[in-house]
Amino acid sequence: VCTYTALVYGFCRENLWSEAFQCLNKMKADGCNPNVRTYTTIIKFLCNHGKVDESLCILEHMKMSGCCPDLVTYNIVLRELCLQDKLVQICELFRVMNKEGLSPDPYSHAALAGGMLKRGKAKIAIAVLVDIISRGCSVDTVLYNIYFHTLCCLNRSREALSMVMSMVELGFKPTNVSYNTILKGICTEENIYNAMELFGHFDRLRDGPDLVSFNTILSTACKQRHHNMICRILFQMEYNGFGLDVVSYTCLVQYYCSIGNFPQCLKFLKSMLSDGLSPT
RNA sequence: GACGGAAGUCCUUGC
Repeated sequence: VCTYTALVYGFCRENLWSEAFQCLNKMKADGCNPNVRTYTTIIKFLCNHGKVDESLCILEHMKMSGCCPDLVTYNIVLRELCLQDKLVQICELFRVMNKEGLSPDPYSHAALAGGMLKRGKAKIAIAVLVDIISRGCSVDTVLYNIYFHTLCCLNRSREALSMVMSMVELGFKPTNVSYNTILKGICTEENIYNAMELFGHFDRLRDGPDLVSFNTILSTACKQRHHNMICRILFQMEYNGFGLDVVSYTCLVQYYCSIGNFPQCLKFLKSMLSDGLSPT
């Protein structure tokens, strides 16, 4: 079963749908019944391509075959439904989950709040998150990160920052994502200088900034055309042993192009290619 | 039967 599932995964990854389904049928013919993970693999790829109706069909199909979806399966479908803002089907899914004795976990709640956030419904997202937390549901780091992100979207980055700080005192372990989220918030809501100051504290806060942290301030510096700042950041990156990636190069190329410095623009394009990176 | 393992789920940066 593991082998077949891996095969199904491979077909899905290469967008070879018919092969994936053939594989599914072949398994059954071989007397090797697909299990939850096999079905979930297919459902996930369907969802990732926005084919949520098809994934609901598979969901029905697996139930008919006597294979019960678990929380992981439902969370994947839920996530896509939330991204597409299909309210009626979201409610229906929660109802079914409840009926089958599955209670939402932090992944489910992350799907819900994260989906709304991506749809630009930060106000609703924050209300949902506050409700989840106040109901005493378990909240993991990712869900907190979504909470911080939501606060930042509502121009409440400082609040998010002080919240992280006080939570650290209580033993909460933030991740790079937590800090990078707030760093981005400070960049857009305040200014690059305040962001740089926060950035400077990163070293002591945890293992130090990562490439995303650097890209966050680099993109801000580029957008605001702070030439000195860009140089400082590039120097810092080199000093800390971070190579530029596609995101960094894109920022720089756009910047130099926008100020009409085409030689620099070309220089970065060339070094990007020589780094083995291709423009997306 | 218990525990563990596994092929499936989340969040941040450019366009």
